[in-house]
Amino acid sequence: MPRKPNTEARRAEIVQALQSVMATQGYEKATIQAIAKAAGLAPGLLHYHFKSKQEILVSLVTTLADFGQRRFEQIVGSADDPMQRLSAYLEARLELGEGAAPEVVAAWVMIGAEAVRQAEVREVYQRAIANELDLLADLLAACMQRQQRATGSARELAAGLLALMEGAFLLASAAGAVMPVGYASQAALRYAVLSMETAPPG
Amino acid sequence: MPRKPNTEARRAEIVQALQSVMATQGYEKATIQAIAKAAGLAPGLLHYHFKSKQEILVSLVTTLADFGQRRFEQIVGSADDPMQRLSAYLEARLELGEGAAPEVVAAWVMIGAEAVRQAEVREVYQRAIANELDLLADLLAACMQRQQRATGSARELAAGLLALMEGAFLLASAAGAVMPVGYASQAALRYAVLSMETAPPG
Amino acid sequence: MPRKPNTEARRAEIVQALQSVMATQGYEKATIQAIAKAAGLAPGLLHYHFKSKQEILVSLVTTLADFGQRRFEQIVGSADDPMQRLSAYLEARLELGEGAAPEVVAAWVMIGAEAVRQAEVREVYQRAIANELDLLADLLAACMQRQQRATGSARELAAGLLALMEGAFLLASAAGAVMPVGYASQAALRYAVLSMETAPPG
Amino acid sequence: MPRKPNTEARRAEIVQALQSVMATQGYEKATIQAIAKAAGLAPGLLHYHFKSKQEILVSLVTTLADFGQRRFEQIVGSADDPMQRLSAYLEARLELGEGAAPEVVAAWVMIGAEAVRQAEVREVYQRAIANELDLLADLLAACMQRQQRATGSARELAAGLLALMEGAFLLASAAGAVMPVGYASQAALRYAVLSMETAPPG
DNA sequence: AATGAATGAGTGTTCATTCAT
DNA sequence: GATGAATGAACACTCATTCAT
Repeated sequence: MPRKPNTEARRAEIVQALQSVMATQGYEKATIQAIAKAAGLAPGLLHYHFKSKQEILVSLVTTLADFGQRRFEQIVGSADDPMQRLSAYLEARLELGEGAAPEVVAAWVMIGAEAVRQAEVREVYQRAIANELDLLADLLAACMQRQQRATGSARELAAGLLALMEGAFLLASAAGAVMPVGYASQAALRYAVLSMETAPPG
Repeated sequence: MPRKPNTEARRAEIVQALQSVMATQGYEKATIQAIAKAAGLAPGLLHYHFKSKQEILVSLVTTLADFGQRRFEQIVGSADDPMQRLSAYLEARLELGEGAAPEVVAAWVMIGAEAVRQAEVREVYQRAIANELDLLADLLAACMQRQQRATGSARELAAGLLALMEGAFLLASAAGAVMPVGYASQAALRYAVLSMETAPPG
Repeated sequence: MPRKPNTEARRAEIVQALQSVMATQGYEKATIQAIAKAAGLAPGLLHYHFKSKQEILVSLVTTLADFGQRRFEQIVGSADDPMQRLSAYLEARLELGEGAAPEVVAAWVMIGAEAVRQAEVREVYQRAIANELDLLADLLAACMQRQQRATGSARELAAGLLALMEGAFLLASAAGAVMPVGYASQAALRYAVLSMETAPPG
Repeated sequence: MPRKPNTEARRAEIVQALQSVMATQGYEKATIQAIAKAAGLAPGLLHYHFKSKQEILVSLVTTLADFGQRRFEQIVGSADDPMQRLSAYLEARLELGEGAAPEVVAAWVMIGAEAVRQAEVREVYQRAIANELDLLADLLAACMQRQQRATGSARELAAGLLALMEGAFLLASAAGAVMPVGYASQAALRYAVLSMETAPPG
């Protein structure tokens, strides 16, 4: 009587454990032993389900990216007015960075640092960033169109918005104590609204 | 006849070498051997001049922070008009993130990630961030005062500006290939100018 | 209704798979997983049919030795004249070493190396070698008797012949590229014929 | 005051220790720990002097090959008559296989097995074999020339002689107990002498 | 000040073996 | 009989740190 495969569930547990450990220890110090312990599994099992530690990391990046995508759709899909959609998204996203899900945020920051030095990680990270950029640009373009403005600068505005968000995540994780409380979502919204207002009519 | 004490020079060389290696390898992979090689020194010498590897890192953080401070003063000190000062600073700072000094930028990003997990690094990193925040707030306040506006929101505006800058550094290092060219300095200036314009008269 | 006991068939499949993997990977790198994959079986099944990995190896050694024995009888049994029998055997055996069955030959070479360090393997390996030595000695003795020579040196001549053959197998597997083509069977036959001619009349 | 390099001496010690351990344990079971223990060194030191375990092995192969070369020249260089040279060489070489230097012989056999599966080892092993083949062919050709025979078959004869020798090494290591005593050098000499006698006049 | 060999704990990874199903 | 997940001890290799010179 064969044992039924549970690989997918185990993989998810392991990826989750990596996120958890990475948030406080970084990738290098997130040892296989530490991940296994966090997941309540035997160390050897991690290499049964993943070929390498890097594969766990890549899996985490795509998981978080997918999670972001779904979250985007959830938040934004519930509203009609483009401006409401933008505002809802920025608030939801940046409240995360300021306390609601610090583990996810810190893990994401660590992933950014790993992307600098691991080509394979960089690849999936860049895909996620490019995707987020597209989503933001669409969101902004919709607002601008409603305001009867040219949408040509939407992508560049979106880039600034994304930088502001990612920077807020980094600072929340690494220097949260010295930053003003709740500045980020307001700054993002302000940047978006005012920037769009300066776009020429289209 | 005493030997010439060249400790300070050696320390600077070593710190510089750490920055160089860290930019591409990260902190953990910046091994003592690799740093020594980059500095053209014998490995054993590093522990003669520094108690530990972490001490080199802390030294690098303060060096970069001081460098940023001096650069701030240089750039900004040469102008009279507050708005010109602000504009000059943002451009100088963000052009760095987009190609001019990628090594410094990448090393700084890595330091941010290390600050998340090493308390001692976090301490000096936060000090540097707090300092930059103060400088930016002062710069903005001066502009706002000239515009006869209330300066009460200067610090919060500065926080958003700092987040945008740090985010731009991170994205330049980790996902430069997928970001629009030259978006950052424009976004920062736009954010600063427009934000200040919405501040109430004071 | 009892299940069909297919243990013997399964064991043979597994032993065959070990031979196949061992030929290119050696014994240590012939992992249970790799053997299972080569056999198209689940890894756990191997330890159902064999107590340990070494038991599979021992089984392979005896299988190959038996195979050699049967092959000997087949080849040699079909001829009448002792000299023809000898010649047929050497050709058949050494053509193997030079391309016809490189997998079997390489596996046999690996087994020789394992025999050096595993007592249990050495035991069965030595039995196989001793047996081959006996067979060869008989073959030579028959030739010598026909030539009316003393057969006292048959065993020693056989030992040289066996060494030549085993050496040819080793060199075919490890350095086939640098050896002359088809030298082995000729060398063996030459050695045998000429050696016997120098034996004193008996 | 700098410490003076002792790398070459240490490397030789380590290579020697690998030979020693490999003779009884094989390459895979010759763990870094075991080699270090045999050399009386700390395990970490082995990777200070060698990049990898395989590099130690490659170093051993070339060391043994060089040793064989020098030994060849020593043995053979001391005699004038080609036949005496050949005879001296075969005796010296094969006595080794039968007791005088079992460690070297067993290590060499293990190396042959590793050459089957490691391309880099195979390369240096083949070079050593090719070299030995050349030397033997030269030795045989000199004898044949003295006997006023055609030397065209010298290389093929040498190949058989080499196979006989390598086979004798293998059997001495893996099945010494069942082989006749002292058969090898006689068989080799007999093979060489008789084979040459059948070569056509040249 | 400077060198580079030496140490040993720790890393990711492999793997024979076991076992619940 | 058969499956494939699970275990844990081993492995090669890395590395900050120490130290004799």
